[in-house]
Amino acid sequence: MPYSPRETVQKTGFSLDTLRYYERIGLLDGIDRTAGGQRLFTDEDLAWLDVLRCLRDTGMPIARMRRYAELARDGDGTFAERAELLEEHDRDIERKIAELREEQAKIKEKIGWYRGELARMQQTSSA
Amino acid sequence: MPYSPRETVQKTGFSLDTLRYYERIGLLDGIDRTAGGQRLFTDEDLAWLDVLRCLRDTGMPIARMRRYAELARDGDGTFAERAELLEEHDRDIERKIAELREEQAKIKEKIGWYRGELARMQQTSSA
DNA sequence: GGTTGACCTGGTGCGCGCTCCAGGTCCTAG
DNA sequence: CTAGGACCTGGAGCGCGCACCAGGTCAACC
Repeated sequence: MPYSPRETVQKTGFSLDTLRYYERIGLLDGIDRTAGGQRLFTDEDLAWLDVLRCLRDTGMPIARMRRYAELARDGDGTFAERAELLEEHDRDIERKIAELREEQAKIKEKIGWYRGELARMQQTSSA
Repeated sequence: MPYSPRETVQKTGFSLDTLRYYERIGLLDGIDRTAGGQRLFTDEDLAWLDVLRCLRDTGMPIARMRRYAELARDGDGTFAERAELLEEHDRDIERKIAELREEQAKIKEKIGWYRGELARMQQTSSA
């Protein structure tokens, strides 16, 4: 069940430097060690890393991830706060998607304009 | 028709430093000057800045914006290349939105789990 | 028991996209 | 004609999120 650093890198896609960095800044807590000091990641750690990647890839800043990690460390009494944090983030994602769609529409319009001009030029030159 | 730096900042939302930066790195070309050397932005400049903001806000890196600006400077013969660049960016946006939706689904699921636990705890304590 | 390679810690560096600063110029108002 | 503020240039600094490096330790094999 415990994974070496190398295995964890392969399984999570995070670099070893990133894993160490996350531990340093408090996103990973209580990572086991061998007698010699090497990290041992559990399945639970990997699950947590999946959560972190999900939050990261949807644009949550590290400061908020730290807040979420802190709540998670504080046990089951923080479910409400954790839910609220995620709900706010969910709204952030929704807004971001809406903005992307709006900007994308403008870009599509511009593409259409170029394509129109190109078609017109084609016709003119062949006339 | 020409706008002072201050007016341009207000109209575009870019900071003055950003406008100067964009000019330095080649995203803005041929900005007029007063006799004394102060910038004068035209309506055309503002329209171009709107395009830049649209590309920036949808995550296009500056290097590609520079490429697009370069094509725009090279005149009407680059319509096809410009269209292709925007089409590729459009696909990037599409992929980004799809990824956000996927991750968002996971987050919603997690929120649901927290809300479920909270409801369960509520019931247990009142029983 | 010696070599090799994965891993450790602490610290510095980097790429991006601005942002700020120093030191000087221009322009409007009184 | 002087004061104040907006603006100029060139260059340094910054915040984020890692990436890299030096110098040392650990683990497994020959």
